[in-house]
Amino acid sequence: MGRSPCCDKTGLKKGPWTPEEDLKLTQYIQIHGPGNWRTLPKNSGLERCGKSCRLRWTNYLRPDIKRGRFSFEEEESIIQLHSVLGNKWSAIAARLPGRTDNEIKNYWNTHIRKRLLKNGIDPVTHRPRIDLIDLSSILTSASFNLSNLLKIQTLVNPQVLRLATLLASSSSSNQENKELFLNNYINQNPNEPIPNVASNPSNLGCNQLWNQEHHMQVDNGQYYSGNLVNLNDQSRQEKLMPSCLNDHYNSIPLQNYSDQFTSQASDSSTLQPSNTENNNFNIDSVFPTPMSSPTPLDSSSVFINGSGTEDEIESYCNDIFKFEIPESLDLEDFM
DNA sequence: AAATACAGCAACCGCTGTTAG
DNA sequence: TCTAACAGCGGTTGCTGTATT
Repeated sequence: MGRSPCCDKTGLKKGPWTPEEDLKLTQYIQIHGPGNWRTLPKNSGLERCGKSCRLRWTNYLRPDIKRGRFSFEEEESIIQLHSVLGNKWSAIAARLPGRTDNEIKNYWNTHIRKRLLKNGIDPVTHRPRIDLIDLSSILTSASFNLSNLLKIQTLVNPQVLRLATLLASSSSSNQENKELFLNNYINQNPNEPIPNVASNPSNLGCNQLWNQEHHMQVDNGQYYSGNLVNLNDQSRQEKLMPSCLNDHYNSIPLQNYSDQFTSQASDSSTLQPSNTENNNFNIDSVFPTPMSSPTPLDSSSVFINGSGTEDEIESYCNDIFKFEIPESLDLEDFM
């Protein structure tokens, strides 16, 4: 529309406000009320654009603004609201009396975000960061080969195993590994055509991977596809999950998240049971994605309804290989 | 004591939605 | 219906104070 920023006009001051300017603005608004920001500077004698006046008033001078440190309760509220609303700072601010969107945004970026990252929580998705597990380093480890990988297939999410298998099969020229991969693939996919990994390892694309993931989850929502186990059997799970992993994930403060959400989007809930009540080692399921999460990291929402683009799929598949091994994770526990 | 790095926050920028003429 | 102005929002920048070397 060819609108030029109001502050481009010559003669208008920018930068920090002086006490005198604050006084002028406050006195004018006390008499005339807020609004008419375009004419306000001229009428009040301020050398500022209306937009600057409005921001100064709404973010700083407004009498109902609560200043000072955020209380614990406020911080908890921000985290919970952000998990639902995402970066809708104005919507969050509307639920925190006396706090401005700008103040909340700053506090999030400087305090809360860092703390969540430190605790291993993705501040965007409010879920544990799976990229802290370096799968590629597992695969390249001298003490780890594909045989070991296949041994642990009943202990961890086969989706991850499948990706690892693919990665190994595509990156290695080792014929033994390729045969192991094919055997594994046939065992897990008796009704699927065998991919030609020898000539083109990339045949099994991400789309196919994710489609298979959901086929697996239909099976009573269990990821232990090889062995049927009762996922509500706590003692059984403790045996299945290495203690170091238990410790690692139990240390993450998740109470607020699990309380807040009961299920994923309806589309995916038809394919998998609500997972908030079982402690299955399935990160996707235990920590449902906020409904309004701005980042399409949730594979269910992206792929089940078929709305995910190729770029999104590719991006996610690229990201999922960015892993790092937590120092506390001992691979021997898997063996 | 000086230089540098970092953290926190106020303010700005650019975009979008709404409204009035 | 179209256009321009207004208002609001989220992301980013840059200044300032503090901590570290």
